[in-house]
Amino acid sequence: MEQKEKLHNLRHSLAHLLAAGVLELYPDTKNTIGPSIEDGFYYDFEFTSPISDKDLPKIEKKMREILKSWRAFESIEKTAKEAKEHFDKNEYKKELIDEIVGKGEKITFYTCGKFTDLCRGGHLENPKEEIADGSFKLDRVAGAYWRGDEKNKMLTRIYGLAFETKEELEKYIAQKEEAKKRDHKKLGKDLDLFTFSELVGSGLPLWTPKGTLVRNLLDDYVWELRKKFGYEKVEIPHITKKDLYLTSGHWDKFKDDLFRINTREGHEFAMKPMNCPHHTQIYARRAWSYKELPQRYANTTMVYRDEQSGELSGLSRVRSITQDDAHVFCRMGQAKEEFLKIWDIVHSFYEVFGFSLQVRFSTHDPAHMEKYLGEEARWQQVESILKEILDEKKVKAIDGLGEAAFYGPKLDFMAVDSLGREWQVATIQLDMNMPESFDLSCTNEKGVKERIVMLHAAIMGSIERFLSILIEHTAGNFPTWLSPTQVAIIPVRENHEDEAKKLFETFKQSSIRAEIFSADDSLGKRIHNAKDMKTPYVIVLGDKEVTSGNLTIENRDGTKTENISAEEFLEKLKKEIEEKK
RNA sequence: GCCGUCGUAGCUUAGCGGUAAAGCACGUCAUUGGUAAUGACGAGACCAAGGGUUCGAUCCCCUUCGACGGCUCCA
Repeated sequence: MEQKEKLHNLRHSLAHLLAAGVLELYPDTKNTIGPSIEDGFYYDFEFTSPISDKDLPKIEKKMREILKSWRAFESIEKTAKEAKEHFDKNEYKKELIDEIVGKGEKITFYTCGKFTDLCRGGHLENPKEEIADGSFKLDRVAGAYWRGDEKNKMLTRIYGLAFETKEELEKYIAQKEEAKKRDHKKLGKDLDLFTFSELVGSGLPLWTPKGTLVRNLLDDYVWELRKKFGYEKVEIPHITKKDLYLTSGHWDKFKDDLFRINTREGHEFAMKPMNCPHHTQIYARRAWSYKELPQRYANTTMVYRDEQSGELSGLSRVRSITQDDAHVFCRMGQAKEEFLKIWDIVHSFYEVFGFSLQVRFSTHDPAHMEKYLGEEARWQQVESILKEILDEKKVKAIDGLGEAAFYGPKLDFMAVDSLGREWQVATIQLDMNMPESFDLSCTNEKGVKERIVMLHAAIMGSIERFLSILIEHTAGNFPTWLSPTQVAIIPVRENHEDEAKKLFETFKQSSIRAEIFSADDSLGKRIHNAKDMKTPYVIVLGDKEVTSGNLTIENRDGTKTENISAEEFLEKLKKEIEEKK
């Protein structure tokens, strides 16, 4: 049996065991569904009285007890009538049975020990023997809607972790703890990058001097890459009359997410949830000759979305989002070339941080054209351009059927971080619809008005989200060029402070961000603090250094550089920053 | 939004019916100084906010706000 299948069967069997345990302890409970998942399994129940995490050990104990009598799963086929009789009081199971009948599939029951469940199969042959001691653990209780739909009843979901061996489970738990240590919400506070205020509101991060510095450095880097390709900066107001979004189609699609503003004169305005409609109006300010295209507008700016409060989380999901947005207005024939330029920018940018990228090709779903603007033929036309690009780059993209934006298909880029997790980051979108809505055009060689297309291109996507990913990817150890403090200078005693100040000035003149840790704390503690802030280089300045004129430097990786002259170190540092290491 | 857990000084936490405690951080002073020193003194919290129960509430109940984990894995 394949390893993967075995693990799935193990987890699925445990889901059954969980249901068996729960039903024995709480006989009035209605069990619903219980699949295996990425790190274990879950089962959704409707309890008659609420349970909490505190009840898990009891359930887990019961599971182990029951397991002793679980030697084999037996399957038996039932008619719909028989099946419904068995689950007479369980409307969830009955709904499932109707569905199975509707699909023309067979109804099967699986029994193990004294527990029988509606199931399509996929279990261990002998649970008692195959489930290793200590290889599973009930993890937590959470709410989940029946079938994931918030219109349905909320059920109680019990999550369990499960692996083939106890060692693997322990390793997984240890990994989760490592991820927790890197949690950007904690590191962001420790490194003094951002904060939240209850008065300002949830999902609205406030940026400290250090955090702002990092944001600006990132944005400058994106700009540096864009500049080469002829982009120009633009700026727009953060609100607009409703009319703009009525024209673009966003009012319909986004109205639940919009922060709306009513003026004293009775007009309705909205905070912008995206920038493209504003940018179209910059393009639309005058008539263009084909000779002047493409027009490339870049604009790093905040957008505002009224996300559901329960969806908010640290910087990953916020209500004020800084997009490093850009829009290219060009002729259809130029789209591919422009697309490739952005492709280059995206790859250069992520390479610097050591992320590897995967691409997802998000297309329209022909079965649901009501979700999109415009004719299907036009969608096929623009999607073929993206396909050509993927072929040319010899990249096999993940299939994103139905994942397109409502105005056009896109390539989404997923960054794989140092813990192997995948995050959606950059996106390039090709849009024939908004130019249509706003009647954007140019005059072509024949003197005829020609419809143009529009490219949407965000490199970081959202600075907030990108930073949350970068913080966890690096565990706060930003590359030197991005570190708020690049060099800590630590004078051993007060009489070394003058030397420290001289050194500080030297750094300052070369635009190196240095910080002096003055002698009010003990030496050891100051070094510790500097390292705690993930400072790339810590220079300890004492008698030894003052006499020799050389420096002793502690590197962030734990190594030490001794007897290096200030000039030499400065050169090394400048080179490192230049190369963005 | 919904379900669950939670909200005590800047941070981490203790206390849990009789108006609050510790460590770190902070301030002053002293003694120190080569990898998280020591001592003394000091300042800092109407225990998230509002309402209720009670002779009395940080502790019990309700509401609001905020944080975290879930809510696309289908019998």
